[in-house]
Amino acid sequence: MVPSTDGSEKGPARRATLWASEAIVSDMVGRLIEFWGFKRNMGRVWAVLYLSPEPLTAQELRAVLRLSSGAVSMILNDLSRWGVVRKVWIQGDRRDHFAAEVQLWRMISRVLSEREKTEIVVFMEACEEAMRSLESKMTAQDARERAKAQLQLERIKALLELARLGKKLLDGLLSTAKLDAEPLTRFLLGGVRRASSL
Amino acid sequence: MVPSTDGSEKGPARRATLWASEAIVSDMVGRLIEFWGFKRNMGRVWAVLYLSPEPLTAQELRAVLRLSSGAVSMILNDLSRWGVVRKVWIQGDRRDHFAAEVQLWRMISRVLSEREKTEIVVFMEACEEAMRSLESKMTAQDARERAKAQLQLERIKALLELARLGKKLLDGLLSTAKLDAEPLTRFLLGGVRRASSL
DNA sequence: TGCATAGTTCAAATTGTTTTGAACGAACCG
DNA sequence: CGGTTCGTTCAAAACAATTTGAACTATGCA
Repeated sequence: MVPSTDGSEKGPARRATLWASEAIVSDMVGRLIEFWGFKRNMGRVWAVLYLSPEPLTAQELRAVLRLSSGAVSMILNDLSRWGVVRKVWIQGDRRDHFAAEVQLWRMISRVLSEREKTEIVVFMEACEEAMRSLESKMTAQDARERAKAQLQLERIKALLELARLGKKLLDGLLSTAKLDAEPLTRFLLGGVRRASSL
Repeated sequence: MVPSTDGSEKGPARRATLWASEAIVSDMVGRLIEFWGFKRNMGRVWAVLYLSPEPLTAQELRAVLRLSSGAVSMILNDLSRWGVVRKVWIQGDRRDHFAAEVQLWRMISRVLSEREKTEIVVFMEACEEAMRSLESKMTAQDARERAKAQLQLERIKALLELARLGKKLLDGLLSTAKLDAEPLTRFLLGGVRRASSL
């Protein structure tokens, strides 16, 4: 065993309890993240890493969050694929260590962009397909049907418009985010103030 | 039975099939809404109502979406409580009829504001509580502990800052939305363009 | 009042999601 | 090599969310 230079143990994980701050934040992030459609434990694992001064091993996470080895492995994989956690190699230790992405805005923008790529685009494509499927109905014999088709066309157009708006907003946030977090803050606060006074 | 003035049936629901456009949109809205953390069928019911020229009865919804009476009742309740569907009284018909809120932005802003009231506020309160719980650790004997507490304090402060930013953005969107949808559109598009060119 | 239909509620069933833990493969070390 | 630990996978189990359908209440109408 390599002697610990910093008081943390290398063997079977010790200190299997969290500070109150860690418990509160990891639970809260867990709930928020679940609300956002991810697994609760993804949020909890990220939060524990985020509040840790050093990268942690799967074992340590397993101990503090009382999860099975399989769960930790899968969750760390998920988090890596979302780019919100990364592996850190620590010399002299065979085990993988994990660190949280601490640049919150980078992290969020990565997730948002991943999602918009799928969700909003799928939404818009579906709208377009639905609109195409209405074309034939526009020449129906029944006037009532034609009117209905017309109404649906307009309403779906409104949905599409909304989706476009959402996409623009997201794209804007993301492109700003790529440059720096601080300008983003000013942009948002400035923009909001302008808007409220409109 | 009151004679139908418009060809729609009053008795046991007829026409238990959806147009392709209705099927596509209701499925798609269902998925999107599920992704957003609601029940899929809330989205499907709303979408069917949104694409319908007239308000529909629970029975009709039940027939086209193949749901049980209980489910329709509960879903319409949910939707009413979220303010995205309203009851419409049609004279001479004992049954409740339901119409979708068609002002998309009003609908979304109502939902967002409902959510932010809970989610973001809870998040911020948890951050504050966690920070308070760290105060005692700041004077620990162990220098290592003090450093860790200091780090956590800063990281939690960053989370709080992010939450504030999100809240400001939401508040701004919502306050703009209350006035009108069109200015909002211009605000967003204008704002985004400014941002990307920064 | 009594019948018929509309609407609600809730326990049980269904469906969907997440976690577990044992089995396996890979890497390191003596 | 063989032993040990690390990490992954996956079928089964546990858990969570949603839906069903039958029982019930309420309302309109004759």
